[in-house]
Amino acid sequence: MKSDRDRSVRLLWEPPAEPTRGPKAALSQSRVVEAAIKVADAEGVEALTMRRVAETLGFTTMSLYRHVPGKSELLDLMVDAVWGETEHTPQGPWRAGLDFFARQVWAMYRAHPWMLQLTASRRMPGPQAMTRQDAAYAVVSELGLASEEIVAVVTAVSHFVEGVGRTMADRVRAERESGVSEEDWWNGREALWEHFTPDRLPMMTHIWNSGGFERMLDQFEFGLARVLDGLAVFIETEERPLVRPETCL
Amino acid sequence: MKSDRDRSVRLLWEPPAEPTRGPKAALSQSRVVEAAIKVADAEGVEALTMRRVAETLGFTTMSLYRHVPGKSELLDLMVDAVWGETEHTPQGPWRAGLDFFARQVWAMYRAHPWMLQLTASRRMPGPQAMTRQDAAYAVVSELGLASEEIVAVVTAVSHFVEGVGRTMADRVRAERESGVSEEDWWNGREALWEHFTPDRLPMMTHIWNSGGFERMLDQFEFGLARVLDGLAVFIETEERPLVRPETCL
DNA sequence: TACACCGGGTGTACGTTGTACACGGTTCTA
DNA sequence: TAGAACCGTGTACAACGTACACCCGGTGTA
Repeated sequence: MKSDRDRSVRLLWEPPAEPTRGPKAALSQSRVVEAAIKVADAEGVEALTMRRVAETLGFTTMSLYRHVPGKSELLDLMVDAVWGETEHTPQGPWRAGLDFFARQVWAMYRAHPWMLQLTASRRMPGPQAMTRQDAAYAVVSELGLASEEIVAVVTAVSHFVEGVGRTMADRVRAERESGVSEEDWWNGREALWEHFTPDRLPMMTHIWNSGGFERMLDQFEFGLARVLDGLAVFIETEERPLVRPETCL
Repeated sequence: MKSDRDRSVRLLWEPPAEPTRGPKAALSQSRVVEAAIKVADAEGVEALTMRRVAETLGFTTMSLYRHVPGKSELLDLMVDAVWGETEHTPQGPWRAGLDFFARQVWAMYRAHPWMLQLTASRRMPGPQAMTRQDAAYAVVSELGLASEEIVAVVTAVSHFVEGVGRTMADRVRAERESGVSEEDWWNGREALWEHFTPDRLPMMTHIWNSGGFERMLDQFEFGLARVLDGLAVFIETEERPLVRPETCL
């Protein structure tokens, strides 16, 4: 599960040269990665076992290790492969560009919710992920911002999308695990609702009674619009205060 | 690892009655939970083993199961215990209140980065978490918003904080695992930097060369200010469009 | 007081995970 | 043609969560 990091760099950034000797490989790195992504999509990252991947490919478990150094590196490869699946280059003025960027990432998270469970460790950044990041920076590069501001603006959008993505991914995952839809599941928790009394949770019960949880707004659309509005305020301001980290953890 | 959900509800919301018979317990549920939190804080959630928790308490592994139904429920208990650690009640007008709320959650994530790896599944909400959520709703309740808007506003802030939190948690975790500081680690990746060429990643290299990555802004402060600005725009607008989910998920 | 029984702590054992290692067969190079 | 490189396989091991059977201390009831 540990991964030698220099090996990981080579793995991601330098496509392996085909060996000249030995028998022709029936398997390949990309087939392993594809199969792993398919398993994760269909059954979740917790079902992503080396044995399971091998099974779907019709090979033994250990055969995978001829094409991938270990599970950790396989995850790196999966992540970067997914980053490369959609168009990288947002166009247009900054707001449209960031909007496009956010929607691309959002669509990616919807297609592969497990991405949000994996990026959780210091994964080696791959070329696809970096190219997308670069394109996002390019979108706000014409505004005359300082370069640390460019980074901050893009990062703010990313953080928001990551946040909504996580909530969404949790729901998807829970629905698959339990086989029950979000609504049905919560409806089945009478034992829980008994404790939602107006004296303990006044606002919660009020919102519930006035139907605020049933007619929920689209959290992605709502939040993204607010974030972009906030960035617009910042960008249009003449005197921009530079917020430097003091106790940045 | 599976958890019976009704049992979980009782576990979290109904403090267990002390048994009248049998020997006095040398261990207790709260001691187990405390010990588990300490382990997770110090060694990360991946080191959080039933065996490890038992070891720090000086008991056998199986003794834990007398006080906690299983690991999954132990995680539920840990999460809610942490939510209860800090003050719940933000005060003041909406902006100050949401600011306070965000900072509280942020501080919590800094103290317990593993929280962001756990909330990832449909965890049973506990009383502490719900109380805090309720207080957050209360803060924006005086603005005359529709109840679904109240939810949306608070959720937008939560999503942002979750996003920054994740990035921060990843760094913390990586630093502990590798024993190397973020900066040193990246500096040691010469094999990686070789691939950051101006033709492949123009913006990235430009920002790098102009020092934009060295003088990074405080992502939490910057992002939070933008999000609150964006919410202010929304709140002060007369005609608020209600964004309903169309293809939610 | 006698005794049954409830419940806390222990020890063993099983299935599942990632993967190290040795092996046998295949294909190209010297 | 000998040998090296490489592919796929089979076995084996340590670490994980936890089911199960066990012992024994304390309390309520007879």
